[in-house]
Amino acid sequence: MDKPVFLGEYTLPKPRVDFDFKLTGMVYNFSWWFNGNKLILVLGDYIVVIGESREGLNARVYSINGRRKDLDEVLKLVEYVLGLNEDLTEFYSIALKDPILNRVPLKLRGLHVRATSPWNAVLISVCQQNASFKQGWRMLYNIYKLMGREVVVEGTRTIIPPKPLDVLEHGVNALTRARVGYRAKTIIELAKLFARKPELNTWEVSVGELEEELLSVKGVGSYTIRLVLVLSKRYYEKPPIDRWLKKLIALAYKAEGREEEVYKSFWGKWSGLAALFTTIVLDAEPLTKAIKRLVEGRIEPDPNLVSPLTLWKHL
DNA sequence: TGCCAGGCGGGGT
DNA sequence: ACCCCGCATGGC
Repeated sequence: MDKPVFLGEYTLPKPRVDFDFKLTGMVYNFSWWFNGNKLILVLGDYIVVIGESREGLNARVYSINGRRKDLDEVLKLVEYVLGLNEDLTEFYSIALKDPILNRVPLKLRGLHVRATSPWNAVLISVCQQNASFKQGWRMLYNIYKLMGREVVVEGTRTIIPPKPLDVLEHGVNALTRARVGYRAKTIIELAKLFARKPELNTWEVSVGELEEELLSVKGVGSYTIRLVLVLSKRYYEKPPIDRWLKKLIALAYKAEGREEEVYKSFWGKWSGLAALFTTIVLDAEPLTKAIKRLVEGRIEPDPNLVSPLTLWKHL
């Protein structure tokens, strides 16, 4: 097991607006990256350990490959990943009028969905295809455990997620062991694409190019692409609407048959983020239960469930 | 036991 | 432009 090299400790700039470190750290996360206090980000060849004190957020930066360079750039990436500059004021003001997300400005204020790399977003999104929330995150858990690299930072065991070449080296058999089922072939093809075009795996890649390249892969469609854009580019104009959300929209907005149109006109440029928050407030429960929750007005997260906000405690 | 999920593609009409 | 089915796997 390699030991990352400590490079330095930095204070992060004050968030512009509402920012809740714990909510931001815990949402859709695993125990090896968030433990309730410390948040670990793996950014290329760097590992950043983020904590909160009275002075604000601090970041301790480690190098995986021993090199020391571009520290300012690493801190810029941290800012982007955490959404420290993301102003959700308008999102909250729409949410207050929304039949599903009206509790968000109060209950989940300051939660920013962490950005992840396009490649990692692809893994997440493909695992969500045609499976329940729990099954999808179990697949992802298996992939990281089987193909990621374990390292120890500050006494905490953490995981460096597999790169495209790691997945190709492990091959389709390891993916089958990760129980991803028929998604294995798609993941292999995506790994080949990202290995061939590493420029796709940056946050500078354009939305249009990412869309076009991903669409060329068999097994990747509109839902997967849109979710990737939300999770990697903070691009919310095109909401990832799956069967689950479609039903909820039809019900909440009386919009059967024109779900996407109605949703977009309500949420505008925040559509994609609203889609993701819907999974958070309803704890990503299977459709029948989610509908019941909505009808009964139970639209706040339940801390007792295995859910987007509590995943890190259970997996 | 079947059936069906935060999809997708192929083949039918 | 639709409609319908199969596809790995796991949960009920």
